[in-house]
Amino acid sequence: MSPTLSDRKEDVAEAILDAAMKLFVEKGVDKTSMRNIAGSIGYSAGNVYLYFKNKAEILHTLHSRGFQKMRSSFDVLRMVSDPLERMKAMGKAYLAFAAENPQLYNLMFVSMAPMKHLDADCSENWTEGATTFMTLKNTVEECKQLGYFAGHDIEHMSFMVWSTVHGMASLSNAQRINRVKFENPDQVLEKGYEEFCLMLDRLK
Amino acid sequence: MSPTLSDRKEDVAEAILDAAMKLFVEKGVDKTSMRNIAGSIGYSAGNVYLYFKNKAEILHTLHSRGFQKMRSSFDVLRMVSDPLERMKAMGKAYLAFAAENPQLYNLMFVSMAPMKHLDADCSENWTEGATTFMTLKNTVEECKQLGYFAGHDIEHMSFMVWSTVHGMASLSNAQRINRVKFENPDQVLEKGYEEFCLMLDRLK
DNA sequence: CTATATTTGTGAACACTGTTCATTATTATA
DNA sequence: TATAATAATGAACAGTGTTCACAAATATAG
Repeated sequence: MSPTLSDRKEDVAEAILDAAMKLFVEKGVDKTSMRNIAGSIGYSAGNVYLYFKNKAEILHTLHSRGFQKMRSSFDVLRMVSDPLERMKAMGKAYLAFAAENPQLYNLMFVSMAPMKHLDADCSENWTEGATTFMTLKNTVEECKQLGYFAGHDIEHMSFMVWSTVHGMASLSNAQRINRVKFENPDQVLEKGYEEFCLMLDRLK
Repeated sequence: MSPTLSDRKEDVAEAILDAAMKLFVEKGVDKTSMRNIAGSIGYSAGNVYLYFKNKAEILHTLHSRGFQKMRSSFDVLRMVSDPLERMKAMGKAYLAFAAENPQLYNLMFVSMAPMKHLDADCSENWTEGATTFMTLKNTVEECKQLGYFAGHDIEHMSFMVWSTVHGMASLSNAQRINRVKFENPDQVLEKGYEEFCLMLDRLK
Protein backbone atom coordinates (compact mmCIF):
# COMPACT_ATOMS: atom_id res chain seq x y z
CA MET A 1 0.00 0.00 0.00
CA SER A 2 1.23 3.42 -0.91
CA PRO A 3 1.95 5.57 2.11
CA THR A 4 0.52 8.61 0.37
CA LEU A 5 -3.00 7.81 1.45
CA SER A 6 -2.57 7.24 5.15
CA ASP A 7 0.01 10.01 5.40
CA ARG A 8 -2.37 12.53 3.93
CA LYS A 9 -5.07 11.25 6.25
CA GLU A 10 -2.92 12.02 9.28
CA ASP A 11 -1.99 15.37 7.81
CA VAL A 12 -5.61 16.41 7.51
CA ALA A 13 -6.37 15.29 11.06
CA GLU A 14 -3.34 17.26 12.20
CA ALA A 15 -4.48 20.32 10.27
CA ILE A 16 -7.90 20.10 11.90
CA LEU A 17 -6.37 19.93 15.37
CA ASP A 18 -4.01 22.82 14.69
CA ALA A 19 -6.81 24.93 13.25
CA ALA A 20 -9.05 24.12 16.20
CA MET A 21 -6.35 25.01 18.71
CA LYS A 22 -5.60 28.27 16.94
CA LEU A 23 -9.24 29.30 17.01
CA PHE A 24 -9.62 28.23 20.63
CA VAL A 25 -6.78 30.54 21.61
CA GLU A 26 -8.09 33.35 19.42
CA LYS A 27 -11.75 33.36 20.42
CA GLY A 28 -12.33 30.68 23.01
CA VAL A 29 -13.58 27.11 22.82
CA ASP A 30 -17.28 27.92 23.17
CA LYS A 31 -17.33 30.42 20.34
CA THR A 32 -15.51 28.11 17.93
CA SER A 33 -17.79 25.96 15.79
CA MET A 34 -17.13 22.96 13.61
CA ARG A 35 -17.85 25.15 10.59
CA ASN A 36 -15.26 27.66 11.83
CA ILE A 37 -12.62 24.97 12.20
CA ALA A 38 -13.34 23.33 8.85
CA GLY A 39 -13.67 26.65 7.03
CA SER A 40 -10.37 27.96 8.35
CA ILE A 41 -8.53 25.18 6.50
CA GLY A 42 -10.73 25.19 3.41
CA TYR A 43 -12.92 22.20 4.19
CA SER A 44 -16.61 21.69 4.68
CA ALA A 45 -17.91 20.93 8.16
CA GLY A 46 -19.12 17.47 7.25
CA ASN A 47 -15.68 16.36 6.20
CA VAL A 48 -14.30 16.82 9.71
CA TYR A 49 -16.45 13.90 10.84
CA LEU A 50 -14.38 11.59 8.65
CA TYR A 51 -11.41 12.27 10.91
CA PHE A 52 -13.07 12.79 14.28
CA LYS A 53 -16.17 11.13 15.66
CA ASN A 54 -17.47 14.42 17.04
CA LYS A 55 -16.42 17.69 18.65
CA ALA A 56 -15.76 15.97 21.97
CA GLU A 57 -13.08 13.83 20.33
CA ILE A 58 -11.31 16.93 19.04
CA LEU A 59 -11.45 18.47 22.51
CA HIS A 60 -10.20 15.27 24.08
CA THR A 61 -7.31 14.99 21.64
CA LEU A 62 -6.27 18.58 22.33
CA HIS A 63 -6.67 17.88 26.04
CA SER A 64 -4.18 15.02 25.63
CA ARG A 65 -1.83 17.28 23.69
CA GLY A 66 -2.07 19.70 26.58
CA PHE A 67 -0.72 17.06 28.92
CA GLN A 68 2.19 16.42 26.55
CA LYS A 69 2.97 20.12 26.53
CA MET A 70 2.70 20.32 30.31
CA ARG A 71 4.99 17.32 30.78
CA SER A 72 7.58 18.90 28.52
CA SER A 73 7.37 22.08 30.58
CA PHE A 74 8.18 19.90 33.59
CA ASP A 75 11.45 18.71 32.03
CA VAL A 76 13.53 21.37 33.76
CA LEU A 77 12.46 19.93 37.12
CA ARG A 78 14.89 17.05 36.64
CA MET A 79 17.64 19.51 37.46
CA VAL A 80 16.27 20.07 40.97
CA SER A 81 17.73 17.42 43.20
CA ASP A 82 16.02 18.14 46.51
CA PRO A 83 12.52 16.64 46.24
CA LEU A 84 10.82 19.38 48.25
CA GLU A 85 12.41 22.09 46.14
CA ARG A 86 11.44 20.09 43.08
CA MET A 87 7.86 19.84 44.26
CA LYS A 88 7.68 23.56 44.89
CA ALA A 89 9.13 24.22 41.45
CA MET A 90 6.59 21.83 39.98
CA GLY A 91 3.76 23.88 41.47
CA LYS A 92 5.27 27.04 40.04
CA ALA A 93 5.59 25.42 36.61
CA TYR A 94 1.99 24.19 36.88
CA LEU A 95 0.76 27.71 37.61
CA ALA A 96 2.84 29.15 34.79
CA PHE A 97 1.44 26.60 32.35
CA ALA A 98 -2.13 27.40 33.37
CA ALA A 99 -1.51 31.13 32.98
CA GLU A 100 0.16 30.76 29.60
CA ASN A 101 -2.33 28.24 28.19
CA PRO A 102 -5.68 29.07 29.77
CA GLN A 103 -7.81 27.42 27.06
CA LEU A 104 -5.71 24.29 27.10
CA TYR A 105 -5.73 24.19 30.89
CA ASN A 106 -9.50 24.46 30.83
CA LEU A 107 -9.76 21.44 28.54
CA MET A 108 -7.39 19.47 30.75
CA PHE A 109 -8.81 20.16 34.19
CA VAL A 110 -12.10 22.06 34.06
CA SER A 111 -14.29 21.36 31.05
CA MET A 112 -16.55 18.34 31.00
CA ALA A 113 -16.54 18.14 27.20
CA PRO A 114 -13.26 16.25 26.74
CA MET A 115 -14.32 13.70 29.38
CA LYS A 116 -17.52 12.94 27.48
CA HIS A 117 -15.38 11.18 24.92
CA LEU A 118 -14.49 8.57 27.57
CA ASP A 119 -18.09 8.12 28.63
CA ALA A 120 -18.69 5.47 25.96
CA ASP A 121 -17.09 2.76 28.07
CA CYS A 122 -17.22 4.17 31.57
CA SER A 123 -14.55 1.75 32.75
CA GLU A 124 -11.93 3.74 30.88
CA ASN A 125 -9.75 5.90 33.07
CA TRP A 126 -8.37 9.39 32.77
CA THR A 127 -4.85 8.17 32.08
CA GLU A 128 -3.37 11.60 31.37
CA GLY A 129 -4.47 12.95 34.71
CA ALA A 130 -3.51 9.79 36.55
CA THR A 131 -0.01 9.81 35.04
CA THR A 132 0.61 13.44 35.91
CA PHE A 133 -0.70 12.89 39.42
CA MET A 134 1.67 9.96 39.76
CA THR A 135 4.73 12.11 39.16
CA LEU A 136 3.57 14.42 41.93
CA LYS A 137 2.97 11.44 44.21
CA ASN A 138 6.44 10.10 43.50
CA THR A 139 7.96 13.43 44.45
CA VAL A 140 6.00 13.49 47.70
CA GLU A 141 7.21 9.98 48.39
CA GLU A 142 10.80 11.10 47.89
CA CYS A 143 10.15 13.87 50.39
CA LYS A 144 8.90 11.38 52.90
CA GLN A 145 11.98 9.21 52.42
CA LEU A 146 14.07 12.22 53.36
CA GLY A 147 12.03 12.58 56.53
CA TYR A 148 9.79 15.41 55.40
CA PHE A 149 5.98 15.37 55.79
CA ALA A 150 6.08 13.21 58.92
CA GLY A 151 2.59 12.12 59.90
CA HIS A 152 1.20 12.91 56.45
CA ASP A 153 -0.20 10.37 54.00
CA ILE A 154 1.46 10.39 50.58
CA GLU A 155 -1.64 10.14 48.41
CA HIS A 156 -3.83 12.49 50.42
CA MET A 157 -1.03 14.99 50.75
CA SER A 158 -0.43 14.85 47.00
CA PHE A 159 -4.08 15.44 46.30
CA MET A 160 -4.06 18.42 48.64
CA VAL A 161 -1.06 19.95 46.88
CA TRP A 162 -2.65 19.41 43.48
CA SER A 163 -5.90 20.99 44.70
CA THR A 164 -4.13 24.08 45.95
CA VAL A 165 -2.39 24.90 42.69
CA HIS A 166 -5.42 23.90 40.63
CA GLY A 167 -7.59 26.11 42.80
CA MET A 168 -5.33 29.10 42.24
CA ALA A 169 -5.04 28.46 38.51
CA SER A 170 -8.74 27.88 37.92
CA LEU A 171 -9.95 30.80 40.06
CA SER A 172 -7.64 33.03 38.08
CA ASN A 173 -8.64 31.66 34.68
CA ALA A 174 -12.34 31.84 35.59
CA GLN A 175 -12.03 35.60 36.23
CA ARG A 176 -12.78 35.13 39.92
CA ILE A 177 -9.70 37.06 41.05
CA ASN A 178 -9.57 40.18 38.92
CA ARG A 179 -13.06 41.21 40.02
CA VAL A 180 -12.28 41.00 43.74
CA LYS A 181 -10.41 44.02 44.98
CA PHE A 182 -7.20 42.50 46.30
CA GLU A 183 -4.55 44.72 47.82
CA ASN A 184 -2.03 43.65 45.16
CA PRO A 185 -4.06 42.16 42.29
CA ASP A 186 -1.03 41.28 40.15
CA GLN A 187 0.84 39.54 42.93
CA VAL A 188 -1.87 37.60 44.73
CA LEU A 189 -1.25 34.42 42.73
CA GLU A 190 2.48 34.48 43.28
CA LYS A 191 2.26 35.56 46.90
CA GLY A 192 -0.49 33.09 47.65
CA TYR A 193 1.65 30.26 46.35
CA GLU A 194 4.58 31.53 48.39
CA GLU A 195 2.43 31.23 51.49
CA PHE A 196 1.77 27.63 50.58
CA CYS A 197 5.47 26.94 50.08
CA LEU A 198 6.16 28.51 53.45
CA MET A 199 3.76 26.04 55.02
CA LEU A 200 5.44 23.15 53.25
CA ASP A 201 8.82 24.27 54.50
CA ARG A 202 7.58 23.89 58.06
CA LEU A 203 7.05 20.18 57.40
CA LYS A 204 10.74 19.52 56.99
CA MET B 1 -51.10 51.90 42.35
CA SER B 2 -52.48 48.47 42.96
CA PRO B 3 -49.86 45.98 44.19
CA THR B 4 -51.36 43.21 42.06
CA LEU B 5 -49.31 44.11 39.01
CA SER B 6 -45.82 44.33 40.43
CA ASP B 7 -46.48 41.41 42.74
CA ARG B 8 -47.39 39.15 39.87
CA LYS B 9 -44.39 40.42 37.98
CA GLU B 10 -42.11 39.32 40.76
CA ASP B 11 -43.96 36.03 40.99
CA VAL B 12 -43.32 35.24 37.35
CA ALA B 13 -39.66 36.15 37.65
CA GLU B 14 -39.48 33.93 40.70
CA ALA B 15 -41.19 31.09 38.85
CA ILE B 16 -38.69 31.41 36.02
CA LEU B 17 -35.76 31.23 38.42
CA ASP B 18 -37.20 28.25 40.28
CA ALA B 19 -37.94 26.43 37.03
CA ALA B 20 -34.45 27.17 35.72
CA MET B 21 -32.81 25.93 38.92
CA LYS B 22 -34.91 22.78 38.91
CA LEU B 23 -33.92 21.97 35.33
CA PHE B 24 -30.28 22.80 36.01
CA VAL B 25 -30.23 20.25 38.82
CA GLU B 26 -32.11 17.69 36.77
CA LYS B 27 -30.18 17.84 33.51
CA GLY B 28 -27.39 20.37 33.85
CA VAL B 29 -27.04 24.00 32.89
CA ASP B 30 -25.75 23.38 29.36
CA LYS B 31 -28.60 21.12 28.36
CA THR B 32 -31.28 23.48 29.65
CA SER B 33 -32.60 25.92 27.04
CA MET B 34 -34.71 29.02 27.36
CA ARG B 35 -37.53 27.11 25.72
CA ASN B 36 -37.17 24.36 28.32
CA ILE B 37 -37.38 26.84 31.17
CA ALA B 38 -40.32 28.76 29.72
CA GLY B 39 -42.17 25.62 28.65
CA SER B 40 -41.83 23.99 32.07
CA ILE B 41 -43.97 26.77 33.57
CA GLY B 42 -46.33 27.13 30.64
CA TYR B 43 -44.84 30.17 28.98
CA SER B 44 -43.33 30.88 25.60
CA ALA B 45 -39.61 31.48 25.35
CA GLY B 46 -39.97 35.07 24.21
CA ASN B 47 -41.85 36.03 27.34
CA VAL B 48 -38.89 35.23 29.56
CA TYR B 49 -37.07 38.20 28.02
CA LEU B 50 -39.63 40.51 29.61
CA TYR B 51 -38.28 39.49 33.01
CA PHE B 52 -34.62 38.85 32.27
CA LYS B 53 -32.37 40.58 29.78
CA ASN B 54 -30.88 37.29 28.63
CA LYS B 55 -29.77 33.86 29.80
CA ALA B 56 -26.68 35.29 31.47
CA GLU B 57 -28.86 37.37 33.77
CA ILE B 58 -30.75 34.27 34.88
CA LEU B 59 -27.46 32.49 35.54
CA HIS B 60 -26.11 35.50 37.40
CA THR B 61 -29.23 35.77 39.55
CA LEU B 62 -29.04 32.09 40.47
CA HIS B 63 -25.32 32.55 41.11
CA SER B 64 -26.23 35.28 43.62
CA ARG B 65 -28.84 33.03 45.20
CA GLY B 66 -26.15 30.42 45.53
CA PHE B 67 -24.11 32.80 47.65
CA GLN B 68 -27.13 33.45 49.88
CA LYS B 69 -27.57 29.72 50.33
CA MET B 70 -23.88 29.26 51.06
CA ARG B 71 -23.87 32.08 53.61
CA SER B 72 -26.83 30.53 55.39
CA SER B 73 -24.97 27.22 55.50
CA PHE B 74 -22.17 29.14 57.23
CA ASP B 75 -24.49 30.25 60.04
CA VAL B 76 -23.53 27.36 62.29
CA LEU B 77 -19.93 28.59 62.27
CA ARG B 78 -20.87 31.38 64.70
CA MET B 79 -20.97 28.72 67.38
CA VAL B 80 -17.27 27.97 66.95
CA SER B 81 -15.37 30.36 69.14
CA ASP B 82 -11.77 29.50 68.31
CA PRO B 83 -11.00 31.21 64.99
CA LEU B 84 -8.77 28.43 63.69
CA GLU B 85 -11.37 25.79 64.45
CA ARG B 86 -13.95 28.07 62.85
CA MET B 87 -11.84 28.43 59.74
CA LYS B 88 -11.38 24.69 59.46
CA ALA B 89 -15.13 24.19 59.88
CA MET B 90 -15.71 26.84 57.24
CA GLY B 91 -13.64 24.86 54.76
CA LYS B 92 -15.60 21.73 55.59
CA ALA B 93 -18.89 23.57 55.11
CA TYR B 94 -17.58 24.98 51.83
CA LEU B 95 -16.75 21.50 50.56
CA ALA B 96 -20.11 20.14 51.72
CA PHE B 97 -21.94 22.94 49.90
CA ALA B 98 -20.04 22.26 46.69
CA ALA B 99 -20.78 18.55 46.89
CA GLU B 100 -24.47 19.07 47.65
CA ASN B 101 -25.01 21.82 45.05
CA PRO B 102 -22.63 21.07 42.19
CA GLN B 103 -24.56 23.04 39.54
CA LEU B 104 -24.92 26.03 41.81
CA TYR B 105 -21.26 25.86 42.81
CA ASN B 106 -20.32 25.81 39.15
CA LEU B 107 -22.28 28.99 38.52
CA MET B 108 -20.69 30.66 41.54
CA PHE B 109 -17.03 29.80 41.02
CA VAL B 110 -16.38 28.11 37.69
CA SER B 111 -18.65 29.16 34.84
CA MET B 112 -17.93 32.31 32.90
CA ALA B 113 -21.56 32.80 31.90
CA PRO B 114 -22.79 34.53 35.09
CA MET B 115 -19.83 36.91 34.96
CA LYS B 116 -20.74 38.00 31.44
CA HIS B 117 -23.68 39.83 32.96
CA LEU B 118 -21.22 42.16 34.71
CA ASP B 119 -19.19 42.73 31.57
CA ALA B 120 -21.45 45.59 30.45
CA ASP B 121 -19.71 48.04 32.77
CA CYS B 122 -16.40 46.39 33.51
CA SER B 123 -15.86 48.59 36.55
CA GLU B 124 -18.48 46.58 38.42
CA ASN B 125 -17.09 44.14 40.92
CA TRP B 126 -17.93 40.60 41.89
CA THR B 127 -19.48 41.66 45.18
CA GLU B 128 -20.74 38.22 46.18
CA GLY B 129 -17.31 36.69 45.87
CA ALA B 130 -15.64 39.65 47.52
CA THR B 131 -18.02 39.53 50.49
CA THR B 132 -17.54 35.82 51.06
CA PHE B 133 -13.79 36.18 50.76
CA MET B 134 -13.94 38.96 53.34
CA THR B 135 -15.46 36.67 55.97
CA LEU B 136 -12.60 34.24 55.41
CA LYS B 137 -10.09 37.06 55.66
CA ASN B 138 -11.63 38.26 58.91
CA THR B 139 -11.30 34.79 60.37
CA VAL B 140 -7.66 34.60 59.34
CA GLU B 141 -7.13 37.98 60.94
CA GLU B 142 -8.62 36.71 64.20
CA CYS B 143 -6.22 33.80 64.02
CA LYS B 144 -3.31 36.17 63.68
CA GLN B 145 -4.49 38.19 66.66
CA LEU B 146 -4.32 34.99 68.70
CA GLY B 147 -0.75 34.52 67.56
CA TYR B 148 -1.39 31.92 64.89
CA PHE B 149 0.02 32.14 61.34
CA ALA B 150 3.13 34.05 62.42
CA GLY B 151 5.05 35.26 59.38
CA HIS B 152 2.08 34.81 57.09
CA ASP B 153 0.23 37.59 55.27
CA ILE B 154 -3.51 37.72 55.95
CA GLU B 155 -4.75 38.31 52.44
CA HIS B 156 -2.35 35.96 50.68
CA MET B 157 -2.93 33.28 53.28
CA SER B 158 -6.70 33.66 52.88
CA PHE B 159 -6.41 33.34 49.12
CA MET B 160 -4.34 30.20 49.54
CA VAL B 161 -6.93 28.63 51.85
CA TRP B 162 -9.73 29.50 49.45
CA SER B 163 -7.77 28.04 46.54
CA THR B 164 -7.22 24.76 48.35
CA VAL B 165 -10.88 24.09 49.09
CA HIS B 166 -11.98 25.41 45.72
CA GLY B 167 -9.44 23.17 44.04
CA MET B 168 -10.75 20.11 45.83
CA ALA B 169 -14.38 21.01 45.16
CA SER B 170 -13.92 21.84 41.50
CA LEU B 171 -11.72 18.86 40.68
CA SER B 172 -14.36 16.63 42.22
CA ASN B 173 -17.28 18.32 40.45
CA ALA B 174 -15.42 18.28 37.12
CA GLN B 175 -15.11 14.48 37.31
CA ARG B 176 -11.34 14.70 37.61
CA ILE B 177 -11.18 12.52 40.73
CA ASN B 178 -13.44 9.57 40.06
CA ARG B 179 -11.52 8.66 36.93
CA VAL B 180 -8.15 8.54 38.68
CA LYS B 181 -7.61 5.34 40.58
CA PHE B 182 -7.12 6.57 44.12
CA GLU B 183 -6.50 4.10 46.90
CA ASN B 184 -9.66 5.23 48.70
CA PRO B 185 -11.80 7.05 46.11
CA ASP B 186 -14.63 7.92 48.50
CA GLN B 187 -12.35 9.32 51.17
CA VAL B 188 -9.78 11.26 49.19
CA LEU B 189 -11.68 14.54 49.49
CA GLU B 190 -12.17 14.24 53.23
CA LYS B 191 -8.69 12.90 53.89
CA GLY B 192 -7.09 15.45 51.63
CA TYR B 193 -8.75 18.26 53.54
CA GLU B 194 -7.64 16.67 56.81
CA GLU B 195 -4.06 16.86 55.59
CA PHE B 196 -4.56 20.56 54.98
CA CYS B 197 -5.99 21.08 58.47
CA LEU B 198 -3.05 19.22 59.90
CA MET B 199 -0.75 21.70 58.18
CA LEU B 200 -2.75 24.60 59.53
CA ASP B 201 -2.51 23.21 63.06
CA ARG B 202 1.26 23.40 62.85
CA LEU B 203 0.99 27.17 62.41
CA LYS B 204 -0.37 27.65 65.89
C1' DC C 1 -4.81 2.73 -20.40
C1' DT C 2 -9.20 1.67 -19.03
C1' DA C 3 -12.74 0.01 -15.71
C1' DT C 4 -13.89 -0.77 -11.21
C1' DA C 5 -13.48 0.06 -6.12
C1' DT C 6 -12.39 2.86 -2.51
C1' DT C 7 -11.54 6.86 -0.30
C1' DT C 8 -12.36 11.91 0.31
C1' DG C 9 -15.17 15.90 0.17
C1' DT C 10 -19.53 18.44 -0.36
C1' DG C 11 -23.80 20.74 0.67
C1' DA C 12 -28.25 20.23 1.96
C1' DA C 13 -31.05 18.79 5.66
C1' DC C 14 -32.55 18.05 10.73
C1' DA C 15 -33.35 19.38 15.19
C1' DC C 16 -31.75 22.24 18.09
C1' DT C 17 -29.92 26.99 20.38
C1' DG C 18 -30.39 32.33 22.14
C1' DT C 19 -32.62 36.36 20.88
C1' DT C 20 -35.73 39.87 18.60
C1' DC C 21 -40.06 41.70 17.24
C1' DA C 22 -44.55 42.60 15.23
C1' DT C 23 -48.87 41.12 16.62
C1' DT C 24 -52.40 39.77 19.81
C1' DA C 25 -54.53 39.03 24.40
C1' DT C 26 -55.01 40.62 28.84
C1' DT C 27 -55.30 43.86 32.41
C1' DA C 28 -55.48 48.54 34.56
C1' DT C 29 -56.72 53.30 34.36
C1' DA C 30 -59.55 57.35 33.18
C1' DT D 1 -67.12 51.68 28.59
C1' DA D 2 -63.05 53.48 25.93
C1' DT D 3 -58.35 53.97 26.18
C1' DA D 4 -53.80 53.21 27.58
C1' DA D 5 -50.31 50.00 29.35
C1' DT D 6 -48.71 45.60 30.19
C1' DA D 7 -48.07 40.63 29.27
C1' DA D 8 -47.69 36.85 26.18
C1' DT D 9 -47.22 34.77 21.83
C1' DG D 10 -45.25 32.65 17.75
C1' DA D 11 -42.74 33.42 13.83
C1' DA D 12 -38.33 34.71 12.25
C1' DC D 13 -33.03 35.09 12.18
C1' DA D 14 -28.60 33.49 12.48
C1' DG D 15 -26.25 30.28 14.52
C1' DT D 16 -25.02 25.30 16.54
C1' DG D 17 -23.55 19.85 16.17
C1' DT D 18 -24.40 16.09 13.35
C1' DT D 19 -25.98 13.00 9.49
C1' DC D 20 -26.25 11.50 4.89
C1' DA D 21 -27.09 11.01 -0.04
C1' DC D 22 -24.37 12.37 -3.53
C1' DA D 23 -20.20 13.85 -6.27
C1' DA D 24 -15.19 14.20 -6.98
C1' DA D 25 -10.76 12.32 -6.52
C1' DT D 26 -7.75 8.67 -6.07
C1' DA D 27 -6.10 3.83 -5.90
C1' DT D 28 -6.30 -0.80 -7.51
C1' DA D 29 -7.05 -4.58 -10.96
C1' DG D 30 -7.30 -6.37 -15.51
